[in-house]
Amino acid sequence: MAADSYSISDLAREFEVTTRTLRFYEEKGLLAPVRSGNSRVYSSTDRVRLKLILRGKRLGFSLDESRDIITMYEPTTGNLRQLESLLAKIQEKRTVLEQRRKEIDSMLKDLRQTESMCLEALPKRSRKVAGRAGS
Amino acid sequence: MAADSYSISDLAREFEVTTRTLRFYEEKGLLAPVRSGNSRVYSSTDRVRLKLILRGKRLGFSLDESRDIITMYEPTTGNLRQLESLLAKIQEKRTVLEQRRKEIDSMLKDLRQTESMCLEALPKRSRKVAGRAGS
DNA sequence: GTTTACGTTTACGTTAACGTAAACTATACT
DNA sequence: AGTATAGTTTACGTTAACGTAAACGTAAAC
Repeated sequence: MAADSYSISDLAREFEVTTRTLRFYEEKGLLAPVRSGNSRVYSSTDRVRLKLILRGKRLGFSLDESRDIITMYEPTTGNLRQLESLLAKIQEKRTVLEQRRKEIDSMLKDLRQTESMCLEALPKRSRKVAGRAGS
Repeated sequence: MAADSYSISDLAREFEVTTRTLRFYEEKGLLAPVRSGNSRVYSSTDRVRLKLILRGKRLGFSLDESRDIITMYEPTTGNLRQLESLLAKIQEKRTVLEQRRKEIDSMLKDLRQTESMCLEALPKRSRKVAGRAGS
């Protein structure tokens, strides 16, 4: 097992957020670090949760949505009805994510199109300078 | 050519936003409908722009970012230096988008994993009810 | 001719997601 | 002892992206 214990500024540094942000996430019920005296002590589980929160943010999910998604990943002690409801939620999120993936793809397509228009407009001589960095 | 002309409430209805939103986007320089007397008249170009704005939103881009992206798509009258700067911006956005696509994929992977854990936990009898809607 | 539907501007209100500052505590060097 | 470093709580401030309400114009419908 790894170090498994981080201070608030450890995580803040690593993920480039402020300590205020971490306390805010806790306030919102997204993180729940243990206390050592007065200070917060984050476990590696907390670290993972933070990672998921930030990933969610980048993908345009609200903190509330991220919390929902994260609780999906957690050990479900639930009964059958809860399991089925969880499965339904998963399907729902999956649909959303797959839709967004498509939108990203068409956005990329648009960008590539504009890009090639640009390249056509460029005098041949300049191409090796300005041209494709892609793959 | 299509109808090519929409009222503010036409677009509001079609895209399920309020008229306030459309006026707000205009205020922010994202849309620029023509006026007929006092009223706004949106062209099909405006409609496309709106579509792009909303897509950007779903993908977690701010309105400012969306405006930047949209102007990338537009006919570049620019000179060589402008073209090269545009190409650079495109590359940048492409990188971001490709990164997000990866993140979506790993999110989907996580969801699938949780899903199969759920399915394992379900008594066999229930599976045909709760099971896969996928594909 | 007035009600209904649709449009306008102006302006203050609201929510999410933090930023920022003040005032305080607890170790940890020097 | 003094001061730097890292932590805490409390609370008001800020920005983006609209919501909401007031007060008004205009044109068709009854």
